[in-house]
Amino acid sequence: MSIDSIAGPFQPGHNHKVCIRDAMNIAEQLCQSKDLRLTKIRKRVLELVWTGHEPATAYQLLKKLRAERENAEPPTVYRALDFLVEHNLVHRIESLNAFIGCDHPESEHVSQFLICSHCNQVAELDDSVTINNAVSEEANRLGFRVSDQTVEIMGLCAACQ
Amino acid sequence: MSIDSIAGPFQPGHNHKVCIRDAMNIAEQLCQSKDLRLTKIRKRVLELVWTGHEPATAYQLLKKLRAERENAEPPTVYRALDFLVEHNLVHRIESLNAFIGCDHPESEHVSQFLICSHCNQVAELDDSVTINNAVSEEANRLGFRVSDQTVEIMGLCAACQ
DNA sequence: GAAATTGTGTTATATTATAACATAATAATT
DNA sequence: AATTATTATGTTATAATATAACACAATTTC
Ligand SMILES: [Zn+2]
Ligand SMILES: [Zn+2]
Ligand SMILES: [Zn+2]
Ligand SMILES: [Zn+2]
Repeated sequence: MSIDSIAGPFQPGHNHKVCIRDAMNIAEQLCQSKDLRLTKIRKRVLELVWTGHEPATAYQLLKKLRAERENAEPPTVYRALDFLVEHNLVHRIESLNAFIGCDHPESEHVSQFLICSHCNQVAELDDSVTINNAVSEEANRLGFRVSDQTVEIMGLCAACQ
Repeated sequence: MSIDSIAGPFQPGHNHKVCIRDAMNIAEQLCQSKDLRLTKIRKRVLELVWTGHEPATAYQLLKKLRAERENAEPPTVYRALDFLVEHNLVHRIESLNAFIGCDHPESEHVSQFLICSHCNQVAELDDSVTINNAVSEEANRLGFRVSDQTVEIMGLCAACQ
């Protein structure tokens, strides 16, 4: 594994061009294998989301999209995001009303994030079993059946402390 | 402990009048002890939030407030909510853009919720050490310093399964 | 009681998101 | 290949959530 392939914004040696390239390749493969239509708009919105590891709002994406596609309107980007979120290519960050690319959409998982309040970079945890178990344990105590979770941890990344 | 004092919406025997009474008493005491001004508007908004264990949106609260106070406007309710959230009397549920009363504002804590997607009732966990430890563990692995968290678990409560 | 601080009234506007219906593109069926 | 059904996009309008800015009132501090 070369230094270029270290993943995640909080990893030293992180090369973002590799993130983008990998994400787009994975998206293409996933959509092919599941017979999903990664249309031009959807693909472009996914690329725009992957501009960085800072979550992007729908209207930030819309603004960028409009630079290339003058007739883009809110539904254009919201529909693309709906598709991307549905298939785990993108996650919505509830506490920010914003969207972030997922680097492992092919594996079924719940999303959990570390959000740096200084540099605004977001890292997705790898479907932490530790957190999942803790959540299950608490839910079980109350006879609650979990179907989904929002776990968004705010703080400072190592570089920003 | 009488049956009337069993707390939380997912507890059998839950008596909501007791929830409201207790919440308002605790709020009064807390504000007195911390020298905070629980003004008429703030107190009334808190009562409106405590109408039930379903989270209330700002505009739902505004509508109710207007029935009594015809000149209430969005800032009226948002300002009251800002105060209540700042002092933990109310928590914001990010995934719902809505607000819910806290029954233990006097103890410093992070908020964690179980949200029933059928009956819409929300229960706040008691600052689960289990979840907190799991979150800390994951954060530590990446050298991340946690300052706040959003933990919102969606699913079905025991009664709705 | 004057000054400073905090809270509220009021108007306007920013931001986020969806409804509704028309048209276009693609896929499936014949 | 033409027909039909389905899915995606274009377009206009509007709903839902949230804040900015400034005037005025109430309360606290000095
Ligand atoms: Zn990257
Ligand atoms: Zn993911
Ligand atoms: Zn109750
Ligand atoms: Zn609480």
